Amino acid sequence: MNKDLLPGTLEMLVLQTLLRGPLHGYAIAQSIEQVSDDLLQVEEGSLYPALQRLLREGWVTAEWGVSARNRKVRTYLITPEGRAQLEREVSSFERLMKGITQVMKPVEEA
Amino acid sequence: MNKDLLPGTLEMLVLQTLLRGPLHGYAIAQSIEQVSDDLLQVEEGSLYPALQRLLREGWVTAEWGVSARNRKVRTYLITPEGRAQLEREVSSFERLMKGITQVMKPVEEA
DNA sequence: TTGTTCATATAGATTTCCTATGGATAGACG
DNA sequence: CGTCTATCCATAGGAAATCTATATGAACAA
Repeated sequence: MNKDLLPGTLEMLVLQTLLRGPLHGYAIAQSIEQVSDDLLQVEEGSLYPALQRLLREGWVTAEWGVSARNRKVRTYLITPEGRAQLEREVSSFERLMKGITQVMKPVEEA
Repeated sequence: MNKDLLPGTLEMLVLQTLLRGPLHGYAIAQSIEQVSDDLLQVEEGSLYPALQRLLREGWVTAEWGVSARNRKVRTYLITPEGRAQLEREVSSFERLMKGITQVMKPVEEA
């Protein structure tokens, strides 16, 4: 099992995070870590490629700006297509989770 | 999101399945699919490499035998190390799930 | 001026999974 | 008897996602 993330869930987490409002990359990572009480770690080498994928698919848009700390940042915004994709990801994830839960149910001892 | 499995969970599912008793590969796949009500699909191209990994790590042992359908089968048995590994995988998985759940909590509208 | 935090990004390696393929045998069905 | 389907094992090759490591640079604190 992965130490930082459950593989395959990063894009869903990013889209969900952007549902609360536009954020730049670094802030997205921080948000996921904080909201998860540091149960999840988002490595930069995972995040930025994921954002590239989301951009390429049209699920987010981005524009350059300046952060509250006066640094050059690229701010991401979820698109309507991104919202639809998020819904698909969530229902797929829930489906798989349901399956896993059933398999992982405790074994009844004889 | 993956259509068949949540990436990174297959070994945990296999070890858990073997907790109920030794099974051969094909039967492991069938068991996971049936117990999950077909929410999970286990492709042979995923399963057999996973079993090789489990063998290599010493988490299962295997021996050749004959199935109830009179076919030559390789039956897998979870080892004590495998049980310990399963516990680690489960707690890691639960930790990640908890983090995901927190991030995926509905956004409160203003 | 030195170090730390913030911030973006890519290259490369690793891992895992899926698709496709290649066997082989048992048993059903015609 | 021949063919088809289901059972069973396994690997090769490719695709995708993640992590490690690295590079770059600005802002700010000490």
